[in-house]
Formats: sequence, C-alpha cells, structure tokens
Amino acid sequence: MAYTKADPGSRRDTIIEAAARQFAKAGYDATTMRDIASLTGMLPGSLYYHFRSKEELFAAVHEEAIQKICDSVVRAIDPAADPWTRLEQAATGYLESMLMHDSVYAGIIVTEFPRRRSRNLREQLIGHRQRFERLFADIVEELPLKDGVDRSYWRLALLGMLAWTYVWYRPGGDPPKVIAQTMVKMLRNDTAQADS
Amino acid sequence: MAYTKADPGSRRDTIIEAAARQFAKAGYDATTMRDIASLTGMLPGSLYYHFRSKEELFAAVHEEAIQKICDSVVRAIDPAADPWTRLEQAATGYLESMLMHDSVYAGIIVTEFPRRRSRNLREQLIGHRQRFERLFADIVEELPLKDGVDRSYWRLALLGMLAWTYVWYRPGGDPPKVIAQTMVKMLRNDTAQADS
DNA sequence: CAAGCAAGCAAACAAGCGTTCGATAAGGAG
DNA sequence: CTCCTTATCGAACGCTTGTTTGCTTGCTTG
Repeated sequence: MAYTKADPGSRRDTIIEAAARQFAKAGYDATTMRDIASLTGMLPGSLYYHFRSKEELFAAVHEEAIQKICDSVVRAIDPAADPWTRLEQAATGYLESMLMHDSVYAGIIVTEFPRRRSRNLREQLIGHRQRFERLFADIVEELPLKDGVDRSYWRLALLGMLAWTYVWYRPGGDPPKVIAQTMVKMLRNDTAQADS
Repeated sequence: MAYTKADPGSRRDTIIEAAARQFAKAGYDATTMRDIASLTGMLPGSLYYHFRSKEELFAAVHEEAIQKICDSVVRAIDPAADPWTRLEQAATGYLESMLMHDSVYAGIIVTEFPRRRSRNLREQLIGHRQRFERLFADIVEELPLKDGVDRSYWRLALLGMLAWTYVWYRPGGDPPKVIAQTMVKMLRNDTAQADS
C-alpha cells in the first residue's frame, strides 16, 4: 500500500527534504532533477519511481512546507490565552519556521508564486496556502478591534509584514519572537479597543 | 555613440519593455530570449546586438523598473506637505506603479530575489534597490514617532505590507490610494507622538 | 529454495536553452 | 562610387533540461 503522506525517514521524505532545500536556495525553475538526485545520492531517473514529475514533486514539497509551518504555528499557540497573545504566538511560530536555518520550508511559500505555474499546479498550491491563512484569519476574527476596522486589510497587513522579513532578515538579527512581538504591537494599539 | 540609458522609443527601449512584460509574467528563469525576441518581432540572435547576455538585459530591465517606480513615488509626493502626508503619498505612488495593469515593472522587484542570481548580477540589483528604499527611509526619518520606536522595523513593516499587496491584490479591488492610506493609518496612531 | 515486488541504476531521448557567427541589407560620409 | 557603421537575419553550436526505458539488485514472503 502506497503512502500519500511522508513518513519521517522514508525515502520519499528524504527526497522531499533535499528538494525543499534546493528549491529554497535556487527557486523552482533553476532547480534541476539532477540537483535533487545528487543531494540524495541517487541518479536522476530514480526520482521518477517516487514522483511522476517535477511538478508533482514540487507540489509534495509545498504541501509539506505548509504542513511544517502550520505545525510550528499551532505548536506556538496556547489555546487558553487571549486573542492578542495567541496572535503574537502565532506570528512567532511563523517567523521561527521561516528564519531558523534548520527549517528551509517556509521560504518556499514566500518566494514561489502560484500564478506562474501551470493551472493544475497552481490550484494545488493555492489550496495548500488557504490552510495556513485560515490559522491567522481565525485569530484575527476574535480580536477586539475598534468598530470600522477592516479585518481583511488588518490580516493582510500583518501577513505582509511577516512574510517580508524573509527578504531582509539576516542571521544574527533579533530573534523571531522579538520581531513578532514588535510587529504585532505596531498594529495593535491603533486599532484595538481601549482596554476597559 | 552608444547610449547607456533608454531613450523612449529606441529599439533598446522596446526590447526592455517586452522583456519586462515577459519577466513579470513568467519570472526570470522561465523567460527565454526567444520569448522576448518574438514579442519584439525579432529573431533571438538579434537581441545580442543590444545586450551582451540575458543577465545584462535583465539588469537593464531591473534598473528601468526601479527608475519607473522611483519616478512614480517622487511624482506623488508634495514636498511641501508634512511627513505623514508625504509618506501616504509615497505609498500611493508605489502601489500605483505596482498594481495598475499598464505598468508591469514594479512586480519584478517584488518577485525576483537578488539572492538567487550570480554575484555580479546580485550586486547590481541590490544597488538599484537601495535607491528606492532610501526614498522611504528619508521620509520615515522625519516622522514624529514616539521615543523608543525603532524606525528600521517601522520602515520594513510598512514596505512589507505594501510589497505584499502584489500577492493578494486583484483588479477591481480598492484603488491604490485607499489601500495606501489604510495601511499607513494602521501603523500611525500607535507609534506617533500625541498631536500636541 | 523460488517467486515477486520494491527500489534504484545506467543510458539514452527529444526538446529547448543561451549564445555565436558569418552574411546581408540599408544608409550616411568622404 | 566606395567605405564604414548599424541593425538584423538565418542557421547553427554545445549544453542542459525533464523524462523514459530496460535491466539489475536485494529483500520479503510463501
């Protein structure tokens, strides 16, 4: 029986991880099946036993990336905390999975734009991403914001700030937690209801 | 005598514009010299009379893109206005050059990541970008912010929010001016000094 | 031990890539 | 008329790409 998801340690999982590393470093187009094969110690043709095509491999990498990010976000959240705290925790989890060297997955969803891929692939990628975005949308929905504040804009603004850290962040800078707290705070006081 | 910049209407300029359109649509790697040649009605080899390589052509496109964005930003600013107003105007100019269909240049600096290119090209691209970022840095420097607010974070947060609109914006949504004002306002009240 | 399947190797394929190069037409300068 | 430059064509070169195919190993199961 074939697995559809990646068991940790399986060959399929090894390939996905190597592919993720290369996709993150060079981008989809500039990554060759030979690069990926070489990283796993295999020959190019052997990859096709596990994945039908480069696109399918990328879709698997993308799904795994979303999975890892969502895990990191969910793990960072204390469900008993108030919405503002939970948002701060979610942002921290997101940035951690994006900025720490050992995890190379999150950068992919920032740098790869579904619009540029084939229709089939594009729809898969967009589907994956919605799982991630809902995580934040749900928290933002519970935030006590002033009347008249557009929660859509509010959420997109925050996600934009966070995603863009991937562009300017350099190792040795402030840790993800500090950045996350700073950014949430920047958006907070203006739109929040007065603490009664 | 060769020109180094693009005279409007020149052959070189025509190529740059066609290339920009294709780079924006498909990305650097997925854009072929044959695509660009075909858009201008030339044959692939003919492009090499005007540009020594694909990288050099892209560098020219990138420089032109920065130029166009900076123009759009500067044109939107009223130098006599106060810093908050000028920031709002700058943001509007940026979004206009990015989100309006007729200009295809701004998307390139959001979707192409210098880190992934050769060292030579990378350094050129980063150099271009600094011209654009200084435009915003200068205004942010003059903003009357509360003591203790990190202007670096503040600027990066705003630029992230703005750049990310390229990912989620769809034609028919709010006009750039509304988005720019909304986003500046979101960051404003928290960190601004009280209006004395 | 025999059979069968999982996994990978080795080698090739056609297509497409960036780029090169000699030829060529058009037009201005002397 | 001759010479030189500008701009392009037409055709190819060498290389890399994603992918396919037939063969071989090695483990597992009966």
